[in-house]
Amino acid sequence: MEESNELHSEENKTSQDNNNKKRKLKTPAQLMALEKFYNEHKYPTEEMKSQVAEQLGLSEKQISGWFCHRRLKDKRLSRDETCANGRQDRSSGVIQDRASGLGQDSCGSTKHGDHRYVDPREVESRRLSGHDFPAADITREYRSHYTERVGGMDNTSSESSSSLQDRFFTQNEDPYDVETSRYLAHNGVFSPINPRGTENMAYKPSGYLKVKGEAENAAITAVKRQLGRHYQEDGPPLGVEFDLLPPGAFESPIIDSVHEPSIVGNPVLHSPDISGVKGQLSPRTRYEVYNSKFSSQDLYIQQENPCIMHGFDLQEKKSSKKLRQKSTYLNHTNSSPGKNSSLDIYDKSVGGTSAYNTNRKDKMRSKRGYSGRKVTSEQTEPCLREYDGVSSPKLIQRSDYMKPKPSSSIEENLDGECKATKVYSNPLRVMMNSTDEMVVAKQARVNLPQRDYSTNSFPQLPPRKNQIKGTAMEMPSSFSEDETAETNSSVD
DNA sequence: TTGTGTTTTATTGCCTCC
DNA sequence: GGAGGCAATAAAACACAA
Repeated sequence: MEESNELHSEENKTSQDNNNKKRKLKTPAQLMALEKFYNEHKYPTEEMKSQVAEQLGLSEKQISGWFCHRRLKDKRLSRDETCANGRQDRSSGVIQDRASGLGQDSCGSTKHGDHRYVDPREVESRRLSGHDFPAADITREYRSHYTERVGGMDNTSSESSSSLQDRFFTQNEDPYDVETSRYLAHNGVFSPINPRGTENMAYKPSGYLKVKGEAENAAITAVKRQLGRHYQEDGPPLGVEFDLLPPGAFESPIIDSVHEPSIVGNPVLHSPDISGVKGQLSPRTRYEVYNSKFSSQDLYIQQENPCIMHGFDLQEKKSSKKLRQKSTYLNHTNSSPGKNSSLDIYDKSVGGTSAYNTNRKDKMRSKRGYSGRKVTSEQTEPCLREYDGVSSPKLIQRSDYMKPKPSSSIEENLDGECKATKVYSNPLRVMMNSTDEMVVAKQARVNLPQRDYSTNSFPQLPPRKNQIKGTAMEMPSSFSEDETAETNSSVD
């Protein structure tokens, strides 16, 4: 370890020297890890930074710089996005709240006024005091709880994730949220809290939502969210009082998804919440692009499910101008909808943004994001190793992922060694979970086409030796346990 | 192959907080 | 005053079209 540190420092030295003249791109592995970590901790502590630096073989300075720039990037994207959404919302006659109920500042984004900074305690108090809270916000709340827990520190700034991703995950595919909602569903308490739960289960856009375009769905959804309690008067509150899930509803998703697509339908196509995210750029970064590359080679690309013509994919088709140029990208995404996880989700987000393609970034995303940059063998370095052989645990992971289960058994299944890790004392452990998440996601996409549970998965995360032996199961497992206590107490 | 546009990385200066 | 963060800037890396 020390040796490697020395090596790292040596490398850093040289790299620093080199950086004087040439900047050095982060390897995909590093980027993945950084992004993953960034999702958990926007403002890592010094300790965490050094740990990450050590693990990734970068200098703390680089880490700090990267985080700094990453935040800037987030901010910039968020600003652009907010502006875009504001325009869009106004154009559709919808107030631009974006369901957060907070931070209605338009393009301005201040550190503390930012909508991202939702004090979990406030959320909790509001919920407990009976204030209505949009489902998405409730989801966020749980996510926040979890994130804090993960960090093992009360860090509101690490409330996690880029605003974009955060929102995206909140309304879309955050695996944590999924897990949360799943857990909740499992306990029959807040089962449909998660919009995805509704998507997965029974929610289908009713009436006009079915007919309207997704862009309008977004607007409608926004209105619904703003109506809040008022909207509930005439019907079941959005995402709150749906029928409880039957026990074990998620336990046999493979069969369900494959054989009962008509029941499940295609939630994406008429998912108000998904639609609500339209226009929300997910901060696609290079690692995601790399992911797409990696994923494109994945075995599961063969197992595409024609049922999954995601709404955003469809929109991609509709939003056409890019199609002509980037037919490769579209082929890539559309032809293999079930192929991967993270990218696919990001594809959705990107596709969603394509609804108003005026955004330059959208152009770029379709322009280059999917082709990605060159991935040299050197760059991919630690990324892909070890995962070729991980095929059998997929189903295990997946099914285990679906239900709150003791993490120990899961980990045992995955690693063949029992690691009863419950807390992410090591932030990188969190990062490393992504590897298996991807596997889970792949399987999920194949077997459970209606939803992808592993949005935030960063496949092929480099399994550094001293890093995380953890698995994707650790996160949801510990999460479930934590949430078990917390949810029970809060509900009680 | 080259030019262009975009993204990413590194550096620097300023600001805020402790 | 130091540390940390933000913002601006320059430059490298990259993709893509001509």
